[in-house]
Amino acid sequence: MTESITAPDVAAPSGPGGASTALRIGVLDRDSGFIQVLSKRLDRLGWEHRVLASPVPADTVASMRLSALVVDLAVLGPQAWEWLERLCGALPDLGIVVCTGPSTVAQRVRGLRLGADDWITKPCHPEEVIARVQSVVRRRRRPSGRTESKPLMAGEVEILSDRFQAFVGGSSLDLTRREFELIELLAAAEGRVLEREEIYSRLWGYTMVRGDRSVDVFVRKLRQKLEKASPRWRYIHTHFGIGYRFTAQSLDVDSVAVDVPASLPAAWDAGDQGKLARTHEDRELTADAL
Amino acid sequence: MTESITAPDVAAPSGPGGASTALRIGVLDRDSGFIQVLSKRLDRLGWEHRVLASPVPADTVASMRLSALVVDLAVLGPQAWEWLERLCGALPDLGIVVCTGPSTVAQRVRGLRLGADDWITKPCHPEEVIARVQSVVRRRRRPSGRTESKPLMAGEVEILSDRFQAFVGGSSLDLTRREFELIELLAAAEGRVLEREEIYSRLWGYTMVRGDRSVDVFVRKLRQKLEKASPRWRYIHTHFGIGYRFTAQSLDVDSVAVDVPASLPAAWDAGDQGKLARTHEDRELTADAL
DNA sequence: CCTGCTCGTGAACATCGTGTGACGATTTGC
DNA sequence: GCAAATCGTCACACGATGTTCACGAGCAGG
Repeated sequence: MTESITAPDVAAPSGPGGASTALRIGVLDRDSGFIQVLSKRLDRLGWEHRVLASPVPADTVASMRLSALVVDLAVLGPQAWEWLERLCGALPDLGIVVCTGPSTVAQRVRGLRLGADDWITKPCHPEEVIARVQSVVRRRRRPSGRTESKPLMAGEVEILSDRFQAFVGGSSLDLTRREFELIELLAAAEGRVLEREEIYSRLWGYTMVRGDRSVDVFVRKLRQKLEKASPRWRYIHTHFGIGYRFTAQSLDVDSVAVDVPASLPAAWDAGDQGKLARTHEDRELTADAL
Repeated sequence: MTESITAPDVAAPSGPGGASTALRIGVLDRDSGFIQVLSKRLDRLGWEHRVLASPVPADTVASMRLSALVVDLAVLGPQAWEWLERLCGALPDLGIVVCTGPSTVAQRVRGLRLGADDWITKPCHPEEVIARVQSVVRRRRRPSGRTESKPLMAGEVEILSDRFQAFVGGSSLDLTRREFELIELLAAAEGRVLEREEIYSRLWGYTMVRGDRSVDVFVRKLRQKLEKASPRWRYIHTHFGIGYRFTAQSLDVDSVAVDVPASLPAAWDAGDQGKLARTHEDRELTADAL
């Protein structure tokens, strides 16, 4: 089983806009030409993808967390149908696109009945493969059921995208829509500094005109509510001339900052906000944090 | 446009249960041979179907409550793309299978990108058409396939899907169809906030046009009936600028809230609201609905 | 210490979203 | 075909929300 990972970590923030087009695709095939061309297209799109050269158990496929799998039945040999059926049964949420050589109507019907979502006949244009994969995935993601609820945590604050709310000690901060979008955006950045322009364009959808203070105003509102609910912590840090950064920081002298991304020196968050000694040092750090 | 009705309204699009293999299919085509053969197959399967000979507006298609539509783009003439795009936009839940004559890769890609779920090239075998329609519809269906007959409970309310009714203390709330679908949808979300757009698209089947107040109106009707039957509880909470959330919340100060997701401390729904002495009593509702 | 900028803050203002009742259209039941 | 129920739309009222403004404090760079 060959494996090649191609993952730009595009960090499609599940933020306000939400629907990212970033997908993770598996390709089970041995046709090197096809694989190469397709991979190139996938790369260009920024989709993560993995190439497999031999059938793998459903468990393994499951562990890859794919959105869809493109498979050439020829690779599977005589057990192709059985394998397909088992896979479709085990992973009903996985999009399966069969892309294989010439076939009869009966074969195609059988494949589709067993659970395949589409069937493309080689030779085919990679663009069509992509379009069909997109179509399959588009149809797949409907379940309001699982709006992947992964609560975001920072200090005492818990952000539940589910509920469009942030909580401290179990009580809601009672954020408005924009306030929530802002805190979600900031928190998802995990300690990185976000420039005003970026925040604005992500929240409002268009570019900020110079002199617009909307971001600042919402930061203030957020800070107010955060401070009222969680007085011993500071969350939103200003980077002069640049933007804002979200990091939970305890104000208790003896405690240590939390939620500091591993890639950053701990001192960074700990030192900082004395706010008096915040001249150059902060500036530098900010700069290379970007 | 021809119309042939075959059965009463089965399977509400949103109806959780009811997913049998009985489908309702539309065929938009003029190729009499193709239509005849396909119809025969559909009849044999016991699928309802309607044949259209000319493009119809999205509203009309919506009113047919189809599961999927098989369409020959040739019938649509030069406005095919535009029509397709509009239809896919308006009816995201409708499966759309293009079945048309020879085409270029670019055309197929375009059609799929615009929202078509599959693309079959004529001439083709009717069995393959059927299989692909099935595949499309299968995807559309609720994945976790919550098999019914599990009464939903919240506060004093009990929702019985198989009876299409909600009960409080043994007596029915006497909900209309839409009212029931709404309370069922909200309750099934288990405390998550549902946006208006989503509610609308799940209940009505097509995308909400801006300014439509239907959801609000039905929420009000539901609230009225709920309040009359269960005055000491509040169920539907408004999220300003977002949508609604269903959580049973007791208005008795001393009692404890129920239906609070395990991840949250019980304090949340119980306590909360005292704190910020809000001006109006019922303002509190909207706001703290959080 | 002075100058030009950026940012925090509070308030005024404009806009948008929602609750509500009523009305006509449509469907359902008899 | 008639009556009742149900559904979708509308207009109005009112408060929540978003935006803008003005002023003062904080920061950077001489």
